[in-house]
Amino acid sequence: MTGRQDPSSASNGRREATKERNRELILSAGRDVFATVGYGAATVRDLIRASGLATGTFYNYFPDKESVFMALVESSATELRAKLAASRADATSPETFVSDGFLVFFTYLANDPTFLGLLGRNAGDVRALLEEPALGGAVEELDRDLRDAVARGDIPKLDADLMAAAMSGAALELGLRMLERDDCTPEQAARFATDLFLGGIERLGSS
Amino acid sequence: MTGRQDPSSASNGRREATKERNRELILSAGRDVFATVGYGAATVRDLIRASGLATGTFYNYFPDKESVFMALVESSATELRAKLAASRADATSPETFVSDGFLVFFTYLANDPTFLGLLGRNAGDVRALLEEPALGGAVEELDRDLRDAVARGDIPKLDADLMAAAMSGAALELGLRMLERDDCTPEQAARFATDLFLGGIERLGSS
DNA sequence: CTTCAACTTGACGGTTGCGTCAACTTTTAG
DNA sequence: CTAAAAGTTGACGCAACCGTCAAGTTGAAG
Repeated sequence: MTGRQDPSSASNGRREATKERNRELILSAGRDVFATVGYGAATVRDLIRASGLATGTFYNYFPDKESVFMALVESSATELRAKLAASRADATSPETFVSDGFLVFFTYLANDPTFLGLLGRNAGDVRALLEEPALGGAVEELDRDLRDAVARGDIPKLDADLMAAAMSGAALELGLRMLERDDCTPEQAARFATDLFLGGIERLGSS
Repeated sequence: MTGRQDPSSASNGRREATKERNRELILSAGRDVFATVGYGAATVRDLIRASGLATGTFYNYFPDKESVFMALVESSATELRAKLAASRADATSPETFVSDGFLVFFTYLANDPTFLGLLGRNAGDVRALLEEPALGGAVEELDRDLRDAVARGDIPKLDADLMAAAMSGAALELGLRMLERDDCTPEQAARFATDLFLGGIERLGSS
């Protein structure tokens, strides 16, 4: 015995390794396909072809294209939501609440551009599938936090629902523009959005 | 001769009448189908079924689903663009430039809610198909007008590209929210958006 | 090395979509 | 009324997708 080729590394599970690899192959294929063809027009066969696996193998991992799409959106979305929630919890003032939120958002997008591509290309399908606005629960959390801020008197009275809609819509579109331009850093985008909305909030308060 | 059943009314063209009717049947089917299933997932068969016509008839009017989609988007989009352009031409101040623009936009959407449904559901496909932002050339015209306004000194110096993105993104999302709520008139939505962006522009100028 | 469970593979039958076209119906014109 | 043109119809052949499953391959354990 001892003929083990690799006794050191805890290679307990060559099986598990392939499983992980295949799942990743499919998810990666999904990113490509959904971003280019769009979710609606994409077929399971497209995913299979792009992954390089066999038909049957695909179905060992996911039952349909929706599951792949959900896995992609949700993993990125929950990560993003966590970061946003953390940044808001740390906010010491209305200003930092807004500015840190945007900075986190745009930085995240810059680091995970595929996610924004997915989102921008398939916002309508995300909405239809999740029955929630484009960014998943993130918008609802924003809405809640805005209401709280108004209740605490941190920001003037305003329609939190509309404000959350405006912020998310603008943020998505600004993110897409940022990625299209090579001269726009997350910091710049965040600064722009922050000034825009802080100024807007101020004016909405005195109307 | 003179055996004509209806000599008075210029019924010159029973043919033309059906042509018009069929075309409208298909376009109407397109509005329904694209808004519910989404452009990508919609098939020509879906359009045919929803129109009530026969397969061959469809192809007498449109070569594929893309043509139907384009006809729908473009007709509404050009109408909207015309109204926006008119409102801007009449603007007497930066304030009315912004406020009238939004009012025209939201009023239009309230009168043609299907268009917004189409747009919201298929923004990604519109973008991919037109190779332009969600609202077609409207965003580019907005960008141009913003640059002009900055050049004239009507509004402070700002990144017109980002501002156009933010305005269009917010406007789309606000429009969708407005339609979902029964307590939000175009006037209210326009007032909100106006205050938001005028305040934002002001603050962006003094940064 | 052998054995077995776990996993992969792609061919297969069934379904749906595509665009066409020969046969039929409706409108117009004489 | 008749003839011809214009338009409609749906069945047809072809192509793609779907999810399954029997046969084959690979990894783990003894």
